[in-house]
Amino acid sequence: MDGFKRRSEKKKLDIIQASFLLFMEYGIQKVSISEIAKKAHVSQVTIYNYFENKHNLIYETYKFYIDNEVSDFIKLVKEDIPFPEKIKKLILQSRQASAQIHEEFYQYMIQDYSKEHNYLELSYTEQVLPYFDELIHEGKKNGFIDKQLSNQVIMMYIQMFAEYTKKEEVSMALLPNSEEFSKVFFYGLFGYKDTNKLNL
Amino acid sequence: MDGFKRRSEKKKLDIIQASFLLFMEYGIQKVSISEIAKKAHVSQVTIYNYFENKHNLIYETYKFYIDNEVSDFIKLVKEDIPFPEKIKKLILQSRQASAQIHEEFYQYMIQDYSKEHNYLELSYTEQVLPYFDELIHEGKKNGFIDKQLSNQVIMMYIQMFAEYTKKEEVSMALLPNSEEFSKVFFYGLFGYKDTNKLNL
Amino acid sequence: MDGFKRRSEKKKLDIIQASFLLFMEYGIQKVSISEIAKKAHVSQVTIYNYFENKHNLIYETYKFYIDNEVSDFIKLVKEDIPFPEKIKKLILQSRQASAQIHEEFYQYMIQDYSKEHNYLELSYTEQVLPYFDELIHEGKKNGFIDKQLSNQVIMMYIQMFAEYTKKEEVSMALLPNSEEFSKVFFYGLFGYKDTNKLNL
Amino acid sequence: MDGFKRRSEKKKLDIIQASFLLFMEYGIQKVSISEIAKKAHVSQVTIYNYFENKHNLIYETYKFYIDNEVSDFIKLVKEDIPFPEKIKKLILQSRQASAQIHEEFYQYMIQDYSKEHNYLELSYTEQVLPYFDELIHEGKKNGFIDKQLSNQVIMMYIQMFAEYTKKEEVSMALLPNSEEFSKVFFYGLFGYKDTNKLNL
DNA sequence: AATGAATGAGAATTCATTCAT
DNA sequence: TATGAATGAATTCTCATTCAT
Repeated sequence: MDGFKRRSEKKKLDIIQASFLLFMEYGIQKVSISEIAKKAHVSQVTIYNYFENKHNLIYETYKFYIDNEVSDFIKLVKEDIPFPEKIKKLILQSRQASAQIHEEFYQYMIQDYSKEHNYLELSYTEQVLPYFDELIHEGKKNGFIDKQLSNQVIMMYIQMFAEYTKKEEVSMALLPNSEEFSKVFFYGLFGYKDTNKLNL
Repeated sequence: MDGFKRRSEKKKLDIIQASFLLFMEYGIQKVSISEIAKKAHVSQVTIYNYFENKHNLIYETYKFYIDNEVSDFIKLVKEDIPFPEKIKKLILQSRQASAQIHEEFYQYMIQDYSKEHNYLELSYTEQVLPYFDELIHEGKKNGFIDKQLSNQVIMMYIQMFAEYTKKEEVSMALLPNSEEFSKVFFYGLFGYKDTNKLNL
Repeated sequence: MDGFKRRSEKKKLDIIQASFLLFMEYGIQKVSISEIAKKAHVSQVTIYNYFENKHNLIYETYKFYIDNEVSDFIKLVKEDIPFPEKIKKLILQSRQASAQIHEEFYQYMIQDYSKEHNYLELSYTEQVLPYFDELIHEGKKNGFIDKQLSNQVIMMYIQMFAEYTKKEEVSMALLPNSEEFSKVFFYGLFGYKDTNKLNL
Repeated sequence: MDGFKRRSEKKKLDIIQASFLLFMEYGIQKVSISEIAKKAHVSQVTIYNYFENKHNLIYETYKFYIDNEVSDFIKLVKEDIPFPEKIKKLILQSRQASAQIHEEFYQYMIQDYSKEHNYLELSYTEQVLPYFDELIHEGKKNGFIDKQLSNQVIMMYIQMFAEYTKKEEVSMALLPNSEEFSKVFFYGLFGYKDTNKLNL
């Protein structure tokens, strides 16, 4: 990659990051190209040169966001900590500011461009799936997950928790109950009627 | 209420319903006042006469939506069916088209007017809380819910399920797994190691 | 027509006339909506309320122009003056400023929206045709036009002259030669080899 | 001319031709520098290096177009075919696609830069004039043109025909009438009352 | 000489809101 | 009360032109 290209790539990333930050703060639809331009210290036209139109910029920002999420997740799965620790991190760690942005991207993509959105979700799923399988395998092997449950359902269950706890409000309300909440994760509402080997 | 007022109230409701339908189809931010006016067969100014500005209209539409949700929930709690049936309905019945609108209202309110939003959520919670307590009480009494769990956590847990299954995509993916998913609801990932008295 | 409508129609006409004048002075593509708005003393949005988009405005202005041309032509045909006088007027009178606008409308319509353009030309032709026939009939009856010539060709021939002499440059160059030019109109390049009964 | 210059001249011509083709297809005002650059396989800046600004490019393209027209005309005059044949060719042969581009250049130049435009017209006229005189002389000598007509008027008359028949629409409508139309060219509307020695 | 990157100025268009009746 | 008409402000996007290498 020559000097031109490298600089160019860097600028593209600058723009994406600026737009991501603004999207997080004000929501996607509220942010104008001119604001992004100002924040990224480029002219509006430069943005158009790189992304052609606003939709493309949003799309690429969404991709950027998802790529980050994915690599975070993979890193977590590979970490050398006990299974319940991993789950706790996955469920409780309201990852930085990412709070509500997920839903908004989701909404935006669904409404305007459902095809691309699906494509993205798909590729994301495919990337993530193997690691999810690995995680579930680990859980089953170590006796934390019922072996009779299908991976499909387990995955949805985990994702549900992860998504839910990312909401700002929720994470607030959870603060004093996080232990209990993790326990519910494993034992459901019915609870564990036996000796608690989990030590959550 | 005299004839004037009644007619007036009817018109207000017409407008709210029109805006709600449009919000559901196109998302809140995409819908303009003029579109709402057209759909409700009134002039734009009439909308301003009733609601003063767009924000108020959205706010009232949100209230309208929440009131419906609440009364649905209360009706469900009062129904004379076994506890697990209630839960199933709550969790699996992807209530009509209401699908993603919830999240969008949520996003919108958080971003623009967090104070009012909180007020609304609060009053909503207060209205719903007693019935939730009743529901939880029923569950605990009949042995479906671990008595040691706090109502707070139980409520969040149930809401999490309810919200999650409302997403269009999710309900698609769930179709063949709904039984298993309900089971997870009660037993969590650890699963039930004993005889299954639930008969889900 | 009530007061509202009348005022509204008047405003629409104001806008069309403003845009027509500007088109004539600067050419169609050079004129922006905001300039038209300024000249018509309305806001840009008012123009959009009436015409929806720039193309529609241009289209209606074109229609307005053509309607004027047509009624001018019809008036001329109905005038009570000798045939050669009518021709002279038709050919030589470089009608006010209308100079080059015709061609520009023509170009614009061809390039962007050939369908509508054709429709307009057609309706125009249909309106004008009967009067053209009348004019030609008059010419043939009085011995100014060769009876063997087809109306089609005669019409094109006359139009060709009319169009050509409308060009600013041409009318300049013609000034000292207009008599001769009218003569050519009747006798072509070959000239009249007999006594000149026309008295042009 | 050394290699450098030759290559450079070639590139300049490439650009002019690209712009000419685009102008013909989309109209002058609709074509952007970047499109021309793409079509000519050069960078935008290269165009600026050669032509300084868009106006100059258009101007040179116009010159290029006119030069072609002129040399076509001169070739025609020099051809060894009977006079009426020459006229037919001049009048009826809707030269390739050049159709409406003439008018557009004309409009453009008039509106924006009437001075240069005049200069161009002038030089063009000067170049063409001698050959026009030759053509007219030939016509008069062979009895096809009335000797009393001024060259000025004859020239305008011929140009009028040539221009008119170049329009796409016109040439369509003319198809079945071309013979008759040529006849009108020579005899005007009054027609030839004697034996027809022209054999058109 | 040639070009990828960048931009200021301005274009069409949309929208929430107000005016006047 | 109800509404047709009108608008200021903002938004997306385009384009001729210049910068920097």
